Amino acid sequence: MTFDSKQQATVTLAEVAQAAGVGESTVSRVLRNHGSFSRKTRDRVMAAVEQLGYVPNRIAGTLASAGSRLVAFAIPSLSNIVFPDVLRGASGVLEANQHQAVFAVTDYDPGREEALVAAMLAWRPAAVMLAGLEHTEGTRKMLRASGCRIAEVLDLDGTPVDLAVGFSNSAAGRASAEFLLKRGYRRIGYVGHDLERDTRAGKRFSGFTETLQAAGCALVDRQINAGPSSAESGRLGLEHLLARSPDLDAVYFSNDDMAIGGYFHCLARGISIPSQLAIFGYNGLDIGRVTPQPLSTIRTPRVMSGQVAAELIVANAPPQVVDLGFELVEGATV
Amino acid sequence: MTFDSKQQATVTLAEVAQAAGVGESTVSRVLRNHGSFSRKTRDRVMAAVEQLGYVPNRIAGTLASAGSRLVAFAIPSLSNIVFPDVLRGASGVLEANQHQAVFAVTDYDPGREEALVAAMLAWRPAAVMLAGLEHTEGTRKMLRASGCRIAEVLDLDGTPVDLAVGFSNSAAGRASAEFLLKRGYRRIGYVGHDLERDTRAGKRFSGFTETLQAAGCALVDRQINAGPSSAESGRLGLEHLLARSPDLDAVYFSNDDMAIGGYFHCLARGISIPSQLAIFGYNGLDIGRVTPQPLSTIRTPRVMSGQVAAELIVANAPPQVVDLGFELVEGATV
DNA sequence: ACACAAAATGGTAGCGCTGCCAAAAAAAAT
DNA sequence: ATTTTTTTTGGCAGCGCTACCATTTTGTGT
Repeated sequence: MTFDSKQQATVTLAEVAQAAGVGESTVSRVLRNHGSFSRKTRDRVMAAVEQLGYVPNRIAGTLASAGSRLVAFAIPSLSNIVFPDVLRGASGVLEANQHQAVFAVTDYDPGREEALVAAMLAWRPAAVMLAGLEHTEGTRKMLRASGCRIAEVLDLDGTPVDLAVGFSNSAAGRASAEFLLKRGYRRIGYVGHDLERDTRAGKRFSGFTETLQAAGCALVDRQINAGPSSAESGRLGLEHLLARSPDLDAVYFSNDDMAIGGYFHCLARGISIPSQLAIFGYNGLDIGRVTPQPLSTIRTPRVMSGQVAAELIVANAPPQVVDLGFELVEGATV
Repeated sequence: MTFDSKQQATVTLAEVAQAAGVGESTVSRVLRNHGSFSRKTRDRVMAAVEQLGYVPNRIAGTLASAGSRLVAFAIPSLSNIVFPDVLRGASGVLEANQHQAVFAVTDYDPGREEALVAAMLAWRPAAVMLAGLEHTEGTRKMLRASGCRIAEVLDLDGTPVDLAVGFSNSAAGRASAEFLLKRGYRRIGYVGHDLERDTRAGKRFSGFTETLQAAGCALVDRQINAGPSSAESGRLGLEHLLARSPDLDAVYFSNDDMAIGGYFHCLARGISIPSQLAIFGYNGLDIGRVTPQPLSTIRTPRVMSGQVAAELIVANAPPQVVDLGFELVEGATV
């Protein structure tokens, strides 16, 4: 069952020109405030625009001028607040610069990412923003061939195609391990989600375990759940982990969502934090600051990453890597 | 400081046609799998496409065919997971139907919404999706004049322009009040965020208080914080509310983020839930299911709203209102 | 083999706008 | 008043593609 919306007779620039009694190029110049025209002409054009309810057609404009003001985002997920945060940072800058954001969700699937990047490239965007540095060779090839700017955010451990903005996940993992070791924890476990798909979480995990290993204090046990991260997954994960390894003194979670779940598990079971068990997360979500004991975690500049990447894009800055770093939040769960 | 990315010589359909030794229209037909062509021709065209690395230009295609496959989203916020949820529901359907999502963030500002809708309309989208039914008269006028489909989601209390998908916020407010009354609570308070901007929260509040009033049990006190909703705001809000009105027996929060903050406040202060104080939220976020006591709340079909709206759009269904309802989650905080 | 229907293909006029260039008008200089 | 310079302005050729129509090729039935 389809519906025919009355095809609104679209007003074109030519009609505005005729109504205003000027040439098409004059209308174009006035509307873009580009080139020169008299005040009188401008007023006449604007009056005609107003009167006819003219809405410029950016599709046509983009085709004619060969330079689009679209920025494409291929994001892994919309369930994890991390990516909306990046979009938020970017969208403010883009809107302020008359750019338009388009997006698609890859669901952490590199193959899907490739297909979606191909689809988005068909819109001839000015730039493409991606999460992380891990992409299929096909994706990378398309991106390089596209001639548009590429921004990879939230990871710096690897070789960027063009612009990279964010922080090192493996360094975050190392910092987390060092912090726990410094605080004297020795029987450390890990609760995480699907590391195959979330490669950044995988990098943190590697940095974490390698640091423990180097300190002669290897990871005691780990619980890795299938599926995406969530508080529920974290709660169940910790429950399983502790069932197997009840004598752990600290647990590192793949991120704050998982850690909050673990925190709730401890609350429910009367496990006192941090004396009986320490909990450490990653991301620095707001919720972790409101729990009775603030969550110990690493706060990442997600909004800022999106913002800086967007700024580099609109400024057409040269290829570069921008390390925004991260902040270790001591909190009270360690 | 700007950067000249080497202007990749863009491959056009004409070049593909030449390379494949066929006409342009044949290439176009093959690529869109529309009209008829022989298998042999198809293979030749595909080989040329492959070899040249041709990426169709949808800008040109859209201009020529006068029917875009863009769907524009004007969303109030990316901080509140509610809107990413809607985007998530919609984006799956859109991607499956070769549509492309474009978005902009209104920041709950009707004037900003109007400006952003105008900007997005310039891309001649097939549809525009908006949150709620409250828009400026200018926005409504533009939308009607645009000739494209309009979907308003997450609210049904009002008059839609075209499609409306979601649930009634005032009914949700009423249901919350009835639930608390039925459970015997009589000294009820409210903690909320900026109701001027978030009109849907305002509608819930009205439905809630009117129902209390009608039951001869008016709202005892309310704490309304400036700014957006957050767990932090909920925690502080409850603290202030209880400082003024320590004898409340239940508190209704503007949403789950706020309610979780209130929950944490109680945990930290040793206020036992629900015997000393009952807590009721709104949204049915995942986090509320993982707390030691599951949060009593109303679960809303946010992802589904986006999905259904997108399905109606791609199917070009006639104007209609789809009530997806909501579910009252009894939880354990009431 | 022949007539006729069906399938496959190519040519070309726009889609609505911008960029370039030349022409006209206005302003400044002599 | 006339020339030179500067500011305004309009015309028109595309941007890369699709839609439509005309034409050619292939297939079918007798």
